[in-house]
Amino acid sequence: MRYSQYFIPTVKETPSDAEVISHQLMLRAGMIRKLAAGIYNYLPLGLRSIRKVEQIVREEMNRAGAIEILMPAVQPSELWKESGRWDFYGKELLRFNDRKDAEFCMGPTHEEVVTDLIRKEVRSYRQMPINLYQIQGKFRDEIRPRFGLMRGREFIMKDAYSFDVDEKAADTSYSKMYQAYRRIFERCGLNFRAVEADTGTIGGNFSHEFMVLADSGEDAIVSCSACDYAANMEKAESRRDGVAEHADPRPLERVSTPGQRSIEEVTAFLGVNSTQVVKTLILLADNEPVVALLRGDHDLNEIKLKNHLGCAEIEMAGDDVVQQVTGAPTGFAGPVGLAAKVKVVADLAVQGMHNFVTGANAGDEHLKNVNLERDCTVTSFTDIRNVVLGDPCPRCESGKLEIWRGIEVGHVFKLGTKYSKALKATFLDADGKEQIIFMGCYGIGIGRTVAACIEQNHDENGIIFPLPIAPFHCIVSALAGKDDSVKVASEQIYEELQQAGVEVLLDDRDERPGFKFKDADLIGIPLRIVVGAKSLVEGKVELKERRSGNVEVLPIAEAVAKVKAAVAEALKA
RNA sequence: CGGAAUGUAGCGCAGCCUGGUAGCGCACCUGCUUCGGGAGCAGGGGGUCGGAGGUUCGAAUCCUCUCAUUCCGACCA
Repeated sequence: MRYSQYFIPTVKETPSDAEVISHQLMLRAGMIRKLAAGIYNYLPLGLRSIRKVEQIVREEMNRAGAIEILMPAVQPSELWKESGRWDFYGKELLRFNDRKDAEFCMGPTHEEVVTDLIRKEVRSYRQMPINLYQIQGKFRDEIRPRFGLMRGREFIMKDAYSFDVDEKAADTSYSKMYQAYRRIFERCGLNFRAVEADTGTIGGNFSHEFMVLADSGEDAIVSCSACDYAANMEKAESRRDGVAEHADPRPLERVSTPGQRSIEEVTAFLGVNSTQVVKTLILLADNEPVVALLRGDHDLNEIKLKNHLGCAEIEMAGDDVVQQVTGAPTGFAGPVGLAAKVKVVADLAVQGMHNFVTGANAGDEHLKNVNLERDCTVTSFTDIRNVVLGDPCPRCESGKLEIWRGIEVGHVFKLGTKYSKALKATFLDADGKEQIIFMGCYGIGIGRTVAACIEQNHDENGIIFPLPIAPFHCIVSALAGKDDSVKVASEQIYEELQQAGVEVLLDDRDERPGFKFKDADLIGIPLRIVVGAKSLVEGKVELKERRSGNVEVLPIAEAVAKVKAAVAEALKA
């Protein structure tokens, strides 16, 4: 491709509304342009990278036995009503009516459509296992789109759906996808972790998220320093420390703590450590008040509490409910002598505590030397906190938990029979008995993968694409010269590389050298050949590697050979 | 949806407080010079100041409404 004939609108200045580096660089490099909130045009360079990721995904999905199809973006409401999600999905589902006033939505995901397809076509156990996938634009009317392609409303996604005769077979399908995903992200050159994830409203027993490690990531993930345990924050557990040491309960003491509400204020005021305080949170679980007890330095994990209580919604209670439950203003709640009869769920870390501090359920007062078994009633002890840095690993003896930020680029999920049951997708087994199909679903955010890659691969000059997903493998920067020699040589190099299957961008623009170098760095092409008048006199050109910055001045043939070899090496899958 | 902010040339911004009919940098066009890390000089084109209404002799500027965008928060197969 000739730069002068192409469309790469780079910009020098950083757009003011781009927060994260990948968004800034994708705009500056002319890969994307915003059309509306969370909706983007993909320009040639951006599209090329996206296509590269798509191709890797295709190859690995096919290798794993999945079959590509394409489903419509527009879906009728009937299917969603049948699965129960028409009412459940909320505002994120973009709905509209056609001219006959029939209800439709833009598909945010395709469980309904694919299950409908399968239930109409699959009758026998002999037709399974089958795994169908597509790469397609999706629409979710996100409350707050941000970070460019990282969290858009319209986005490109690979979604796959597996159909199996029973749970065991479904586990096999799941594991194939898990392995395929590992290969995909490895081939994309990403530093990632596969982490155990909460299964959410779907249920089922396991789920993994594929997280690209990046400080700007929206999710917290946890991994063990010693073994391969990794989970997202919602799911991560810590090994329970040995049963707490015995301590003699001291007499309960009421102290005045005027205006001291937060853990920081109380610990500072009373001169105690936050590990000696029990935090008492009042929540509404499906509008039913619940009390949660946590050690002062721990944070509540709402997902865990939600799963423990088996409720659909959980939220922090307002001041009026707190007053009602504790008989005191917010900031002085405690488990001793609650005004209302409510469930009290205590975190496991609280179980071993003695002589701790809590609110006194009275304004401006706290209690010292509280002991659970003596002073209050706890409904249940369970893990309801977020793990913290350095917690012991739940899977191995010596490991400590580490915490990272990550960007979720893929998710593999066991669906079980949720959709097949709702949509009556059944088959006849070998005994002629009707059975419900077991499903799995597997997503990859294509655009997000490109964005995540840029988060992980850039420097102050711009993007540094890993070669497998770079829009071009090599850029040939032809610097203007007195005669045609530079032009002739660069054309020759361009032709030779192209014939060898190398994707080359020939910068034949009438621009100054510095300008071309800046653009080349910004758009992140991994290899660059500079053809300049000076070294060309000796028949030499300059080969520069974007990532390392290493420069070699070589005879033309040698430079071309090196580029071919480097590309072949990098694409070896 | 709650809180906050911003909308002025393609992009980044100033002007608004204290009303008098719009400016800077980059980009763009022309010419000359320059040519290995986003060139210099000279000349030039481009804006119903997000939209609607109001106050006023007069509104980018003050008031009201509205739309859009962004940030913080809650949501998320």
